[in-house]
Amino acid sequence: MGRAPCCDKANVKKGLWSTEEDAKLKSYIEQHGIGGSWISLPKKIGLRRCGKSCRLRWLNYLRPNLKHGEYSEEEDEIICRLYLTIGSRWSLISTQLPGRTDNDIKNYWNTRLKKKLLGKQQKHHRQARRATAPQQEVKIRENGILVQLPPSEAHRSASPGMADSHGETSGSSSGFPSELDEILRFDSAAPQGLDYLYEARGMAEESSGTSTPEEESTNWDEMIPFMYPDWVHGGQEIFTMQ
DNA sequence: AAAAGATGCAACCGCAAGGGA
DNA sequence: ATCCCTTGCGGTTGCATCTTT
Repeated sequence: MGRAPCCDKANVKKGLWSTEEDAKLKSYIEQHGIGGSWISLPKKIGLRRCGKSCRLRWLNYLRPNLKHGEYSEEEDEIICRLYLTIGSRWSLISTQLPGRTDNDIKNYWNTRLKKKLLGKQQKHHRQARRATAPQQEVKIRENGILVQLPPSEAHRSASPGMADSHGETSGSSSGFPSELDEILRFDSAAPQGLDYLYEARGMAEESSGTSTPEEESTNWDEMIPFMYPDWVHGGQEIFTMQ
């Protein structure tokens, strides 16, 4: 049998939304709220759209107070830090970026931020090679996660506290959802700023011997111990998800 | 100017979780 | 406990636009 479709595929329009459809959906929700269910909503307002599609359109585009412009450095940093901590849990990450949607952040990460990071890292990498970075002792655990021991103190002593690479201070974790509060608590000990991420990646490549800048298949999960050595103690992560 | 390739974003798809019957 | 329905999520795709040749 299989799963029943959520809507009548044959009579449902797909693709980009017209301004008329947007207007219908927006005005209805502004007047009545979502009301019953998303699935019944398109019928109520005479839209030939799937309920899921309406929901997505509202959440990602029509909802008030959404930002559509460029991302700030601070937003970049938040995304990077959370991605390296909790992975691709975009909805959770989006709770820390008011006005940004999970879809928006996901797209931004996949299409731009990743490249931006790698680009800066490559620049740093070239500088690092000239400066001969100190050797890091690296062990590999059975599960394949790279663990750096002992944690280097150099970065923290050079950039204590929450000051980021622009000399600003990142916001406190107060008011965050409890799960993120737990995560961001480690920020007080973690090296700050995107510069550290670029530097850490460079160091990791140095120690692993993979130095071809063109190799872009980055396993970000494996990078976490390099990015934030303090999150690993004696071969055990002090923070784990799930 | 036109074709080809690259990029960015909106939207779709399928699955899992949550909740009510 | 189980089923069914709805919602929410993350991965992926499609397509419009931009850039390069």
